[in-house]
Amino acid sequence: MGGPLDAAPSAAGSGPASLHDATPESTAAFHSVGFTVSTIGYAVARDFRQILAPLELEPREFALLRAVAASEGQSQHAIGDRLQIPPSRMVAFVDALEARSLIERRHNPEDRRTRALHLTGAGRELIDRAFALAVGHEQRLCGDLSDAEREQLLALLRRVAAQLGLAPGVHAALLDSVVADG
Amino acid sequence: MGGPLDAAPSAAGSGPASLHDATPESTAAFHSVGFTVSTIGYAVARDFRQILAPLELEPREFALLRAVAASEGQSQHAIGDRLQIPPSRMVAFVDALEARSLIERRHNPEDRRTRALHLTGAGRELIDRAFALAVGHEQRLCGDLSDAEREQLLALLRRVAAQLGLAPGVHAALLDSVVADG
DNA sequence: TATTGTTATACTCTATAACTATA
DNA sequence: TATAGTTATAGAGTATAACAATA
Repeated sequence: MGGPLDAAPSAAGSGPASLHDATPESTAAFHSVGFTVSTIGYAVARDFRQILAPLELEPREFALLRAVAASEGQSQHAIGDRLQIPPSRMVAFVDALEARSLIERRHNPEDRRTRALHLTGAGRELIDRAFALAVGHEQRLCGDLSDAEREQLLALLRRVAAQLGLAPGVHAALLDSVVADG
Repeated sequence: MGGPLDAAPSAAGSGPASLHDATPESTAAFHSVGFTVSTIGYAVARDFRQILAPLELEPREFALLRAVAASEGQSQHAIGDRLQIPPSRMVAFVDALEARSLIERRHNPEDRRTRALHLTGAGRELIDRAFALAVGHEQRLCGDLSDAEREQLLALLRRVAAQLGLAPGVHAALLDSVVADG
C-alpha cells in the first residue's frame, strides 16, 4: 500500500485517537520502523530491477544464476529447494535461462530422472556483469554513509530481523516474485 | 528471489571473482544493505499481513481506510490519486469495504459524478483495532532496540531513502499489492 | 469536450494437480 | 511405491480500454 499505510503515529504510544485528527500520512509516515523498512525495501527491489533491466535479467533470474554458480551440477530440484521455488515453477525459469544459453541441463548417468544444472560461459559472463551492476547499486545506496555507519545500519537491521525470526540469507520474496538486492 | 539474491559479497570491493568460489549465500548474504533491507522489508510486510489477518483486513485495505479517515468526504478519485491507485482498481477496493459497511459512498450534490467516501462507525472501530495491532507489531519489531537505537536506525534508513530519491510517506508497493507496515 | 466512476476484456502469474520416466 | 521433471488446468490479480453519466 501507500503513504497511509504507516501504522505508527508520530508518537509511538499516542494510540488510535490520532488516526482521526487532521494530520495525515505526510508527517507521521516515516516514524515507524515497520513502514519505513518495508517502503525502502520495496523501493530498493524496484530500483535493482531497473538496474538489471539492461541485461534483460530479472532479479530472481540473477538469484537463480547465482545459485547454480554456487553449486554447479546440482539437480533442478535441489536448487529449487534452496531457493524455495516449487518444482513446477523451476521448469519455466530454467527454460528461459536455457533458451538464452546461460545455463544448460545435463543428464545425470547415475540417476536419469534428474537434470544437473550447469552454467555456460555466457552465463558466467552475464553474472559478472550483473554483479558489477549490483555492486554499483549498493555503493549508490550507501553513498551517503561512512563505512562505520553502514555497518551500524546492518547491525541494527539484523536485530530487527532477529525479532522476526528471519533466517539469514533467505529472501521470502522469491516465492512472490518481488525481489531485489543491492 | 531468495538467498542468492545478495549482490554484494562479503567484501564490498572484492569483485565478481568471488561469485565462483565455494562460499555460497549463507555467509555473504547479509552483508549487503540492498539485500538486507529488501529481505527484511518483505518479511515485515508479510508479518504485518498476518497480524491483520484476524480482522480480515489486508494491509492495503487498512491503508485505504486510513486514507479515508485522514480526509473524510474526499472523492474516490482523489483518494485513489493520493494512494496511487488507478480508478478502475479503486472500484473493487471500495466495493469490498462498502460491502462490509466499513465505509460508504455518498453522492455529492455539487458534482453528481463524484462519490464522497466516508467512514462508518464500524469502520472507525476496525481502524482502531487494526491500529492497536500495528502498534504492537512495531513494538515487537523494535523490542530489541533502545529508543536511541530506533531513532538511529530510522535516521540511517532515511539517508538510504534519500539516495533512492524516495518521497517520504509514499509506499510504492501499493501499486503491486505488496504492502505492509508496523 | 473533459472527467468520475464503472464495466469488460485480455493478459500475466501462480498454485494445484495430473502425467512420464525413472528409481 | 516414491521421486524428478514436466505439462495442463484453473484461479487470482491486474492493466487497458471502452462506456455512461455528468460537468
